[in-house]
Amino acid sequence: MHSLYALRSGFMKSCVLHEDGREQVAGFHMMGDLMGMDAIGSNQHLCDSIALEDSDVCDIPLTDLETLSREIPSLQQHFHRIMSREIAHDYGVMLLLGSMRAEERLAAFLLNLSQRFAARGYSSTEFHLRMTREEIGSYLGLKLETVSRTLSHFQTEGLLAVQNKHLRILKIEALQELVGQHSCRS
Amino acid sequence: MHSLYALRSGFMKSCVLHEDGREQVAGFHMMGDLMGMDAIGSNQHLCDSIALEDSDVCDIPLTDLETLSREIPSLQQHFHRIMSREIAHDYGVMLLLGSMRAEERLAAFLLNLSQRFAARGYSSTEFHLRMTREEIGSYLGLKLETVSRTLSHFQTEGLLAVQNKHLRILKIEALQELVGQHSCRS
DNA sequence: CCTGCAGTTTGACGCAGATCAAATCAGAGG
DNA sequence: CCTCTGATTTGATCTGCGTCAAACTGCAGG
Repeated sequence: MHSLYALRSGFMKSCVLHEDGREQVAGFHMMGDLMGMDAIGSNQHLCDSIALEDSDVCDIPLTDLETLSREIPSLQQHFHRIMSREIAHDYGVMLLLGSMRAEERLAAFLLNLSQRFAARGYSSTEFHLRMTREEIGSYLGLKLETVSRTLSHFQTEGLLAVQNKHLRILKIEALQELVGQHSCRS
Repeated sequence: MHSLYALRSGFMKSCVLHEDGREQVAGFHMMGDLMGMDAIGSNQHLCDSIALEDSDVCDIPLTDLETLSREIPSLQQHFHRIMSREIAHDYGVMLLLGSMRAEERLAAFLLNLSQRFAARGYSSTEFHLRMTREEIGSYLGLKLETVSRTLSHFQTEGLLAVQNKHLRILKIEALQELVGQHSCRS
C-alpha cells in the first residue's frame, strides 16, 4: 500500500472485493500499465491484482513519485494523464455495463484487447486470451455461459475463429459496427 | 477544456456520450465535488456536465493547479487523493452495474446520496432528489419504469416515503442489508 | 497411458427487468 | 383557474440472459 505498480511484462487482472466476499474483475492489465491508483486516497487497495501468467511488476513508492513530480513537470503531467486516462476508461466501462447488450459488450471487449495488443506491437487480429470465460464474464457483467455462447455465435457468423483460448478476429469491421449500433437498452 | 471545475454550490450530473448519440449519466455532483478529471489525458472532455439546479462552478486551469502543486506538496497530495477517490468510486459503480440487481442498485444509490448529504451537513434521511427517474435509471443501468416500480416497492415495504421528488428514508438498516446481501447474479 | 479436474460448450427452462401502453400528476405559463 | 407538457406511476406482455444440468475437452500428475 502507498505504492503504485507498473506492469513490466506479463498479464494481470484486478478484482474489486465486496464486503460479502463476492468479487468482480475490474480490469485486465498488460505490459506498460500502471496499477493501484485506486489506493492513493484511501490508504487501502480496493483491488487485488492477480497474475494470469508470469509477470514482472515494478513497485513505485508514492512518496518518491510525488517528490520527483515536483522536480520534473513533464513527469507530473504524465502521471496526471495516466490517472485521467484511467478515469476516462472507467467511464467507458460504465457505459458498457450500463447500456450494452451481451454481444456489444463482448465485441467492445475484444476490440479493446485488439487495440492494446496492436499498441504494443503484437498482432491486432490474432492473440491468446489469458483469462477464463468466467473472468471475462465477471468483467463484462455476464455469466460464463453467456460469454461462451456469444463467442460461439460470433464464430458461426464468421466474425472470429476461436479455438479454446486462442482467438483470431476475421471481420473486425463487423465487430466495430456491433459496438457502434446500440440496437437496444437504456 | 484543460480546466477542472469545482462545484461550489448546486447540483449537477455528468453524461458520457456515445459516438452514436446515446448518452449515459456517469455521476451526480454536489457542493465540493471536482469535475472534469477525465479530460486531462485526452484534451477533450468525455462528459457533458449539466446543472440540475442553479449551480455555482469554479474554473481551475490545469496549468495553474500543476504549478501550485509543485510548490505546495500538501496540495499535490490532496489532488492525487481526489483523483484516486474518483477511480475508487468508479470501481464501486462498476461493481454495482456488473453484479447487482435492481433493488440493490437503487438501495446503494440512495445510501450513497444519503452519506453525501450527511457529509455536507444536510439531513441524511430526508432530502430532495434533483434528478428525474430517467436520470437515476441511466446512472444505474435501469429503465425509468424499473426505478419507479422499485421506489414504489420500497415504499410499500415501509423502507421509505416518497412523494414525487421528496424522499424520506425510514429504515436505513434495511437498505444497507439489501446492498450487503447480494442475493444473486454474477 | 490413465485419471481427475478445471474449464468450456450446449441445451432446456425460468425470471428480472425491458418494452409497450395508458392513465395520472405536478408545475409553468397564460 | 385552466391548459399544456413533461414526469411519474402502474399494468400487461415479451425477451435476453441467468440458472440448472449434463456432456465434452485438454492438460497436469501419477
